[in-house]
Amino acid sequence: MAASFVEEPEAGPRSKRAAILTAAVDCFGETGFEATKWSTVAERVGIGQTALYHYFESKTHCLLTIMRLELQRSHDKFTEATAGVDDPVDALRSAVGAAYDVSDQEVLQMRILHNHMDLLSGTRKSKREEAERVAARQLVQVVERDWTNLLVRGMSQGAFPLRDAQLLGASVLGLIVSVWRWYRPSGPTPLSEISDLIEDACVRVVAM
Amino acid sequence: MAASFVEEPEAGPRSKRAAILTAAVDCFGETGFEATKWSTVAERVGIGQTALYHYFESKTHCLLTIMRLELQRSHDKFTEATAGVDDPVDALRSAVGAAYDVSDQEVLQMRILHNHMDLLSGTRKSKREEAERVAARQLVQVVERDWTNLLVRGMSQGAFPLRDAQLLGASVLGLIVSVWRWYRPSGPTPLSEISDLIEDACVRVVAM
DNA sequence: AATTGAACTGAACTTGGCTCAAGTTGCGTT
DNA sequence: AACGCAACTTGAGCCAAGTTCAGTTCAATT
Repeated sequence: MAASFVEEPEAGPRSKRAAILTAAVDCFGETGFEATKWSTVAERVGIGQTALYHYFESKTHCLLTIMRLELQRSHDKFTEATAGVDDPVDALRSAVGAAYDVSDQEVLQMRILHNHMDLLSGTRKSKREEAERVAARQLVQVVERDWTNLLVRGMSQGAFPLRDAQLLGASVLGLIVSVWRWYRPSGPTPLSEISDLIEDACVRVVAM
Repeated sequence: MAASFVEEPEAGPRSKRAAILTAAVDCFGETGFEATKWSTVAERVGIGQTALYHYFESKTHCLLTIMRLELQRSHDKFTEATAGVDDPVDALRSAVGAAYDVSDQEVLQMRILHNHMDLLSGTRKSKREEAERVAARQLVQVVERDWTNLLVRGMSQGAFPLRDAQLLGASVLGLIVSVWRWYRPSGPTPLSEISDLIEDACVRVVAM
C-alpha cells in the first residue's frame, strides 16, 4: 500500500521554508491558528507577507503541512519504539513512552495537529492543499493502524483479552493524545509523570 | 463557590434565538465553525444576516454560547447520573453511561465544544463574549472537578487504588470525550457499543 | 555581461464578519 | 381601535486579513 507522496521541496540554500514552518509552529501553537495573522509569521521570519506565498499556497496549506509532518514523525517514532520488541506489553509501554518523548517544539506541533483534526474531513479547493490534506488523512489511518495492529498482535498472542481492536485502539490513542489539549511545558506537572501515569493506564485498559 | 452567571435572555415569543442556536449547531457541527458563513446561519433561520446581531454580538459569541450550554448540560447530566449512587464503581459506570446518552444534536454540540476548547484560553475583546468565555472556562473546571471528586471519593473509600486524582480525572475525561472527534451517528459503530467499551475501559483505568 | 530561476515586494483585489442609521412589527395599555 | 414602546429587521457600506498580480532583486551559471 504505497502512500501518496507530497514531493518535499528540496531546500535551496536561500530557502526560508524551514524558518517559516518553525515560526508558524510557534505562532499557531501559542496564539492559535485563527488568531495569528499570517503577516505576523512573515514578520517573525523577516520577510514581506506576500513572500510566504512563494513557499505555501495559503495559510491553511502551511497548517496542513505542519500537521502532516507531525503525523509522519509520530508514525516513525512509533515504528522505532516498537521494532523488535516481542512482548506485547513491553511494546505497548515503549510506544506510549515514545509518544511522550518530545521536544517543546513538538508539543506545539501536537497541539496544532489535534486542534485541527477536523480540517482533514472536508476536501480543499486548491491542489496542493488537498494533496497535503489527503496525505495527512492517510497518515492518521496509518497511525491508527499502528496501534490497532499492536493490540491485535497482543490479543492473538493471548497477552491481551479479546476486544474490538479498532475501537480500543482509537480509545487508547484518544487517551494518549488528549494530554496535548492541556499540557504546557511551563505547567506544574512534568511530562515524565504524565507519561508514567498514562502508560500504566493504557496497560490496564488493554491488558486487563 | 457561586458561578458567575451569564444572564440567559428570556425568550420573547418572537425571539429567534433558539432557532439561531439550533441552526448554528447544525452548521458549525457539520461544516465546521470557520468554514460556515455566518450569513448561511441567517439564511437557514430565514432572517437577514444583520438580524443575527440582535441576538449575538458576533459569530464567536454564538459559538461560545453553544459551548457554555453544552458544558452546563454535561455537568447537569453528570450530577443527575451520580446522585445517590453510593458505590464508586457504580457511580463511575453511571457517569460514563450518561456521557454517551445524547441526542444527535448533542453529538454535534460535543464536537463543536471539543473542537474549540482552545478558544477558552485567551481573553476576548468584547464584554459579552468574554462573559461567555469565562463562564465556559469555569464550567470546564466544574466538570473536571466532578470527575476528580468521583475518583477521590472512590480512593478514600478504598474502592479505587490511590493515584493522582487530578491527572487521572483529566485522563478519564480525555478518554471519554475523544470519541466525539470521530464518532458519527451515521457511522458503522452504534453509540451503545462505544459506551460499553469505554465504560469498561474507564473502570479498568480507575479501579484496578 | 547576459541569462535564468528562485526569492521577494508594493499595490490592489476579495471575502466575510461586522456597524450604522433607518425602518417595521406586534404586544400591552389606554 | 389607536397608541407607544420595545423587540426585531434590513440595506448599504466599512474594515481587517488573506490573497493575487505584475513586476523587481539577487545569486549562480554560462
